[in-house]
Amino acid sequence: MNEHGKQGDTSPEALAYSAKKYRTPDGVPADIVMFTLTKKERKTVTKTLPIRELKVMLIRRKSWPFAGMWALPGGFCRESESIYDAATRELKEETGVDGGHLEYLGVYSTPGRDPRGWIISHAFFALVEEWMLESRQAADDAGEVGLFGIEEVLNGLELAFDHREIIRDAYLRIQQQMLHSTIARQFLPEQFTLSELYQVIQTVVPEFSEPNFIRKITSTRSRQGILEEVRDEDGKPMSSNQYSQRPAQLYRFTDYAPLLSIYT
Amino acid sequence: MNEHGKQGDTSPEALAYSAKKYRTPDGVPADIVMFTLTKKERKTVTKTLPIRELKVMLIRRKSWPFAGMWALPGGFCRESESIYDAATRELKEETGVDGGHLEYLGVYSTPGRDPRGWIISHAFFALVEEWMLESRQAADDAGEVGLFGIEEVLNGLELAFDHREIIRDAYLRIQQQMLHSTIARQFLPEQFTLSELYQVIQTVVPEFSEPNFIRKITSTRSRQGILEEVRDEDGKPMSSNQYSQRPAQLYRFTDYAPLLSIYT
DNA sequence: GTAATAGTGTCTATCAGACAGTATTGG
DNA sequence: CCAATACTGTCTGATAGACACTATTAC
Repeated sequence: MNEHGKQGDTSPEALAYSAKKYRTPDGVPADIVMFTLTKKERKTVTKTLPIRELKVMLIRRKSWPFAGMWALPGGFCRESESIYDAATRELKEETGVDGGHLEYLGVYSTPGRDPRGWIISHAFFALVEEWMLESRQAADDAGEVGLFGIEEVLNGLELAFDHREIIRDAYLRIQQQMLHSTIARQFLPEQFTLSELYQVIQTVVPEFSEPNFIRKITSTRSRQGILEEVRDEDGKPMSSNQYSQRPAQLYRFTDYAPLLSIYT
Repeated sequence: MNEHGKQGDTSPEALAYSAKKYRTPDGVPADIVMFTLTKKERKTVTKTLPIRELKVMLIRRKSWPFAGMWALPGGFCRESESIYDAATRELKEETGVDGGHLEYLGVYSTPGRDPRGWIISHAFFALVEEWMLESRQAADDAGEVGLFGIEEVLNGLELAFDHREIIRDAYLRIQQQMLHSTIARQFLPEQFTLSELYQVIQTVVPEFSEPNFIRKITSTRSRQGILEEVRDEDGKPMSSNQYSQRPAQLYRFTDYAPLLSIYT
């Protein structure tokens, strides 16, 4: 690839063309809002659901600008990769794991958002499991990587660049996705009880309240498709009493994605 | 602003920093998929709804690369503006009008997508009224600006760059938005009949079929909020017989936006 | 009157939502 | 037996969906 990146096009027009006539951006990073749902056992007499909390992983910046402040993990995109590739690579570098849900959020390009120059940032959000972040935390110096509750990040913590705005947008998006799609599966084992599912939804979307959740999810025909009961090889329903005295039916997500409409 | 765009930061770190250590993109344009809904009167004995069709505005490229081929209107982003600003400016330049719905679609950054070099394109889609495009069509040479039916664009027309992919994504997004939000209002006058609304939805989302549309939209409590009957100053319901023999009740959108969920 | 579009009546099966009641287990 | 969680029964009013029927107007 030549200096102007014209990739071997040797037509007269290509050779005459210069992309350098105009000021060009100084860099195009991908930043990732990594969400995880922590689980903490409660110390009670009887079995009970763990306390879940939505957390965001941040790293402490080592260098100028905003040295010492908390920021989203991210890195610059290279010419040989797409922005999505860069985000995938970054996610792998931070967690040591490929996979998990990675989704594009948007572009942040307000002039002056980065003192290093004209830096156009592309935000993603990822849903990862808690253990995926532990190796990263062990590898780094203590205090360089942190998991913070979403409320703390949005209300208290001082963040580098416009990362508070990015995290706010990511939070709104994950809440919307939690209700519009089946990303709840990213925060659950393959088989789960309806109480667990309900708790996961409520942890991400605190406003979500559905008395009779079990009744609706199992009775309404239009919603029956997204979940199915887990059965053993004899066709007997399988249940778990991991979190309750009485065993609860196990469910799993199907591949069905319902169409939502405000008109029907 | 200095050569490195560091905006007056004179700290030692800022002065030592150089953004030019790495290869940087050659340009960051905003491209806009401009949708419009054309209306064509049908020549029938009695009054009837016009034929509506979803169209996309394209311009013929004048210069290398892809000279002579159809492409999305767009332009390069400047350092002094955000990507959204650039799209707003471009929309204004193309239609002569501010306003209309303009929404971010996504980023297109596959290596090699643009023979001019490392060009990262940001796609938007806009919903404009047909008359907004007429001034642009008149100003240009004939044949330089065209309105094409969405099916023709996606299946037949040869397009510059990866613009077919962008338009396909924009089509999927506008279909989703049509069902999830009230963007149908962008394609309708302030007051409209339910038949018109139904026709607009069906034009954008051909799969949408709802026998009993009128019954549901007016009877279901959960959907009553998004529309309201238009009444005159005496409180009498207003109707229109523009498109039918028997007058039909007029409605308008409210500001209410229902929350959709696959779980409730 | 006829044709064309806009609604309404009516019926049945299903669903929403509330709340009381029963089931299963560990301690 | 008690406490805790997981359901199920039951009731009322609302909704979905189908289809026949009436209403209003131009010609």
